[in-house]
Amino acid sequence: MPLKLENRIPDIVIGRLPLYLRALNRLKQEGIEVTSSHELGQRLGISSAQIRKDLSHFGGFGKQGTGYQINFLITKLQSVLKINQRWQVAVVGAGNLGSAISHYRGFQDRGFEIAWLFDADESKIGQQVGRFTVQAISELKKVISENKIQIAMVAVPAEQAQEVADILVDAGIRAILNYAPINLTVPDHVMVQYIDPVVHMQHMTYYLDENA
Amino acid sequence: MPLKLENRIPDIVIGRLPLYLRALNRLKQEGIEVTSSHELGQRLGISSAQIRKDLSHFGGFGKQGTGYQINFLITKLQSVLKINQRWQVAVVGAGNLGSAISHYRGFQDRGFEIAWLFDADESKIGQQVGRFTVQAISELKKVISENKIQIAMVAVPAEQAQEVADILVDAGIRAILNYAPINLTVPDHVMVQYIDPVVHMQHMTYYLDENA
DNA sequence: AACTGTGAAGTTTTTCACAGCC
DNA sequence: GGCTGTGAAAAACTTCACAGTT
Repeated sequence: MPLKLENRIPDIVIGRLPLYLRALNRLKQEGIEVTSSHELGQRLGISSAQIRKDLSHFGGFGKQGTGYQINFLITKLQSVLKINQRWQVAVVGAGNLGSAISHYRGFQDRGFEIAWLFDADESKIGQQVGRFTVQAISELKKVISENKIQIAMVAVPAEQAQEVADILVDAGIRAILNYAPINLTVPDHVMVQYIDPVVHMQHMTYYLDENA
Repeated sequence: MPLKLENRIPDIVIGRLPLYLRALNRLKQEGIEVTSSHELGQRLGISSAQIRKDLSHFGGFGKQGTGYQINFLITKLQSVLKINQRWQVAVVGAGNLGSAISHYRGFQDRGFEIAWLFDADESKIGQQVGRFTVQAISELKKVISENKIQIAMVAVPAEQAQEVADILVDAGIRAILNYAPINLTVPDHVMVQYIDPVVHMQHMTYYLDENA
């Protein structure tokens, strides 16, 4: 997924930046204006050295003796992650999950706007789901290319997910957040990230005691 | 989260097992009975060497010259991950997200049963959400300890998430899947895994072109 | 006095490559 | 011939520790 062509900064570092950003926004909400790698690390369960090293990839955001100006660091990280703009996102799948995604308020202020909701199911097309009118998947390619959409979420059953991904790729999508519990096959120029709660649950059960 | 006291097998390995399992079940569904580290790796975008090394931690599951018997490997991995039993799970938060979780069918056949749905909101208590009657959070401790529940999902707004986590910890929960976009502070003996779609999205935008 | 940024050291993770078995 | 399991090598990642700045 790193799309690595002369990839200077490790992908694992990039993956942590959104976590830093989330914690920083939290600190800001609490009225705190300056923080340190140590404080941030405590909150995140990450060593302070790692935070300093990660941030150092992008230039000196901190001040020796003082720490990091929270507002400044937030702005810088947003810029690095290119979320100093609002990305429009298409959602495919208007079932329970797609509906929950459409209703979720948490995308707005973190760089994303859910802008379209598609479904393959005839009976759902034209229906209102939250603030969206469900559109036919046959419209997808046109909508996505006309609006230069680069990001989509897949919220259809596993059986249809690959087919939907193929359509998205064909339409020119560059990044997919896949909620279906299945690995997608896509060309190299397309990124996929996965959300599968069961994977996290199964990871944790390894460490639990089987109950009597 | 590894809970590391004489932790022989790396947590990163454990984290991949659910992915292997998911892919194996897929292969099985396709009617395939035997696979190889190479085939599995192709599907997952992981090297065959890594898969062999990961699996070797648990004993010789494969046959030289042949590969891995899918049914056998599935059984073994289920056993390693302790999902050869059904874990009962409590969900806290009966909003859009909690409702979507409650309706999701995908937990059943992968080791988990959503068994209770709680909410703090007076007006929601007693309401029917899917097959659940929403219960008051004041009942939580009793229900969880009486039923020896070890796993919970947090699906409340960020502002309430830490408070809910504290209640869960107090009730004896050992593993939390947190959907709220906030880092939880819990004692060492409690694991937390996070689901925050925005984190994945922000990870991907780093690699996208800002659009004109 | 407090904290950053960073080379160097240390640790973990991945890949290589091949002996051994089917 | 095909494939696993595994030491050894390589690469990646994290932590240490401290010089340098405020």
